[in-house]
Amino acid sequence: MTVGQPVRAVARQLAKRERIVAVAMEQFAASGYEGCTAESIAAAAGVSKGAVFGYFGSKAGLFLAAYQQATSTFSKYLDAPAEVTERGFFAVISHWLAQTQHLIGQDWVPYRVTLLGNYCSDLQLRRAITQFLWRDDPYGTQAFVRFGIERGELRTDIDAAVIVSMVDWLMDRCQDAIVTEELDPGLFGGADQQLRELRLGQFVELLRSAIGNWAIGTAR
Amino acid sequence: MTVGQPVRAVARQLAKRERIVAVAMEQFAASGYEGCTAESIAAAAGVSKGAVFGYFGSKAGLFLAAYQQATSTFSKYLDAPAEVTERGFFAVISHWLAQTQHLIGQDWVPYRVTLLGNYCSDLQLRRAITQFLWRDDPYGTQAFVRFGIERGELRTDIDAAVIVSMVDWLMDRCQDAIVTEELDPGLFGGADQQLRELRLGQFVELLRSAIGNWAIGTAR
DNA sequence: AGCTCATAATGACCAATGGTCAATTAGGAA
DNA sequence: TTCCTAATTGACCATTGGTCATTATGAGCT
Repeated sequence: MTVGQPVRAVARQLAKRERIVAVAMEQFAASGYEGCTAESIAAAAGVSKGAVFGYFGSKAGLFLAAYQQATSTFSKYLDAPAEVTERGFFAVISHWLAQTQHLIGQDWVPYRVTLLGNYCSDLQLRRAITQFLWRDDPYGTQAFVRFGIERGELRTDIDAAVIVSMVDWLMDRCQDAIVTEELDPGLFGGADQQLRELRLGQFVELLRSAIGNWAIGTAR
Repeated sequence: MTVGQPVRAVARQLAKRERIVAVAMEQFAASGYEGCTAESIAAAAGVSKGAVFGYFGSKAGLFLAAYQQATSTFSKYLDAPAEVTERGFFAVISHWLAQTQHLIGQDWVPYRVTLLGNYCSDLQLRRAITQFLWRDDPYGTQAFVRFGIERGELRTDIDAAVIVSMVDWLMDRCQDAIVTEELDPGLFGGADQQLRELRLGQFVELLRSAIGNWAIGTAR
């Protein structure tokens, strides 16, 4: 192997691993979990099939790595710009839903991969993904809900855990519906930009009604 | 084949088809979609593998049939007892969530199968399931929401379609969480019956806050 | 440079499984 | 009993996740 600079072998391995993950994200996004093979991913990444299994142990392990990589490209809730966060909890929600719409246009690969992960039926893989989400909290939902509670924007007569789940569930499904209409055909109005924005606004309104602290100016 | 009565061949075929579907539900529920094979289902149903593909075309087709059969064992929202429906929309919601807890103890097979269907990653299959749910509306969600609107229990400042999706999404996820803690570990408190009922009550409360018509005695 | 050797990488091979189809069987009609 | 259509079978095929003996690589040493 010809190396100009004395690059460390470890670094090269890391790079190779990353290349495989990147290719895997592409192919999973394009063809679905069952739709693409370990061999084609290996070939596209310029390595052998054995290497893929050497790095990731199994196809599910490879997908999990791709899923984690995909989530890491998204921001945490509280990474929104300061002028948004200072406007409060629901402003942050609106911000990220709008961002989702924009970012999907730029690169839908990570969205598609997380979508696949959220809807996978392999119980082993499903458990691994759930544990990862619960443990790593890649979107920072728990801190975000604490933020909302501290600002007095969220109700406190309901367990924070339930609110976290509520936010997770609904943001999940809402983003899914934006990403693909296969899951909830027509809800967000397809190509109709007007209707789409109206529905997104209604969604935030629903969420506010559900978990907002009604005593604080969430006029109805 | 020894037949005492002159049973019609068509009836026998129907019975065989049903037997295959029943066995498929069992095995899918027990082992997941990938976890069981067309051949083992055929063997358990006492037919050849060829017959299974003859009847259902593909493994996905077989699963779809099992999924539809599973949904048909559940009641529609408005099939709740009269004394429940007359107490209104949210009483019906509470009723079915409580029922879910009871019914799962009796026979968790159909719950597990619908769970698998709701979380399948095969895009082809996913589309078929979504179309089926949208077209057949096996739980009667659309009629149920109309019912709630007619009774004045639901807000009318938001599109009915959004409310239908909201109910579908949340009931889905809530039932999933009841059926398996793998998906949302601990949310419903595992073995702790107290906590479980508390959380279910909070869930209904959240849903009421979100889509209820606040003008009508949904005290907060 | 050349040698050594631990480690990474390879790809032929295996087993499992979804799907096919020519051959066989079943059973109703005449 | 015979014939014929349609259901049924199971051997067979192609694909693919996964394994592992073999080979290639390159860092360190002389």
